Amino acid sequence: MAESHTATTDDHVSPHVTLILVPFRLSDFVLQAGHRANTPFGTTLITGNPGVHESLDDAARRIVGQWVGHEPQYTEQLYTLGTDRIARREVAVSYIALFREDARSGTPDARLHWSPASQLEISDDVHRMVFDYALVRLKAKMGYTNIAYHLLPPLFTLSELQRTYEHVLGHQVDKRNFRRRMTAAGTLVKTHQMRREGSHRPAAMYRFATQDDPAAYLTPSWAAASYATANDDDD
Amino acid sequence: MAESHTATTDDHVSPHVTLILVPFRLSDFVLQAGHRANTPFGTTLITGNPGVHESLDDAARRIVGQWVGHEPQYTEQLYTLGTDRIARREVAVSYIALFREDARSGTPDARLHWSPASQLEISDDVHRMVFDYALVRLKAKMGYTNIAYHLLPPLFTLSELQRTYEHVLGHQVDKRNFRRRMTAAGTLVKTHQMRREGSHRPAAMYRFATQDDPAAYLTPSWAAASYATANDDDD
DNA sequence: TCAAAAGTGTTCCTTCTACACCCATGT
DNA sequence: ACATGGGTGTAGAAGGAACACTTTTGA
Repeated sequence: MAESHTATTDDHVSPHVTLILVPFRLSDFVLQAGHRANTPFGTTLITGNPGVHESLDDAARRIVGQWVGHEPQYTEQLYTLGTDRIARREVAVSYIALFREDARSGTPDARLHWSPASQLEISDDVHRMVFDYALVRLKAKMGYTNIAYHLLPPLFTLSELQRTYEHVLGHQVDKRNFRRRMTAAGTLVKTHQMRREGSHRPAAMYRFATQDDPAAYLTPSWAAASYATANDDDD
Repeated sequence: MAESHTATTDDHVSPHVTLILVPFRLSDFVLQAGHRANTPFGTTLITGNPGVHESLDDAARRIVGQWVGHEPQYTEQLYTLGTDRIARREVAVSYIALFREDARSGTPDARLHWSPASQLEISDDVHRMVFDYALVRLKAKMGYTNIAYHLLPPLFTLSELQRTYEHVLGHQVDKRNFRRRMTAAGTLVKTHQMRREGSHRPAAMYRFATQDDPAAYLTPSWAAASYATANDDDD
């Protein structure tokens, strides 16, 4: 881990390809983003470089995993930029990485900080752009995919799921409509476990039926037809 | 142009960042893809390298523009890959590029060929992957954006628009529903010109009201709310 | 007058939205 | 008994899908 940390910082080296990573997790169903604080450049995102024979996706998982202490539940490439600052045929490939709060920790990097996503202020222009875009994409995907799966623990209540959506989307949703939509989608399975906590009726625990839900992807019905493995991202 | 052609080929140099470009156009309302034929590697896509202080998007437009003979109507970054073949911290950034058939030509590169998109067979694995993904993305975007704008001439009939959709989507759509949907979206403007050709009733010519239609983007209504500049790509 | 494409409405069904009360529990 | 969050149904609106005939022109 120590050896790769030296490869992970971008303070001194000037690599050809940099990865910029935006880790998200829920803490008490509030969305948090992982970042570095108090670097010479202020608050920055996590960066790193792929190894010589490592795919970009693998590198993204490895690097963010080292910082957080365990592998992410889910990663997705966002965008590749070649900015003014990153001239000379150097590019930055950005990734979103989702974590389950509950996951057993390895040894997280002490320099990693978590802040509520809505409050994170990033000084560097490129990093801020990447972060803003990551948040927009996460929100948008909440609407038409099961991406929330990757943020939640294996068992959860519908109220917890709803709170997650509300926090990420930034507004409230109707309880009955939300429950109907979620259960009707067929991707939730009601278990026989109950969560009893507090002086009120216990809640049924649910789990997700699948890891990701191809049917929940976009494509209006009139456009759909010959479909096979249409999606990676989609967006 | 000659000077940049040498920078455009990737046969001899081994750059740090390669762009892979997938040009599309309509020919008689059939979708065609641009490519190189009979290279040492068989049929391949167009590739090139960004200049030292050039953004990736600019480079994509410049390179594909040199091959086709004029600038594309529209480009969009697809995905960045670091494959086995592209090891050693080299990456390939792929772009889709849309052209209007009618556009006045500069001097297209003689090596560029156009083939019906449904029939193009690419030997190289990476190029084939990029092409397949480009086609999937183009189809998906037809469903929920105005991306067809960038393939059509400034004035067109509703039947032509429908033929375009049918060819790209690969299946037929209902004429009345299609027309209602398109006109109801408010993005089409009926002009006073008519196209009279053939022994039948003349067709009204339409144009697009805007270049791209943010309202036509995805995001289910229950998820929407605090929206600003939510889209670049999406999916 | 015929062939060929342009153009046009309605019904049904599904899906979304708005909205308010009872239930099971712990203290 | 009361406070707390869990859980449920319905009516109205909007949007999508299926479906067939009339219109205008050139030959």
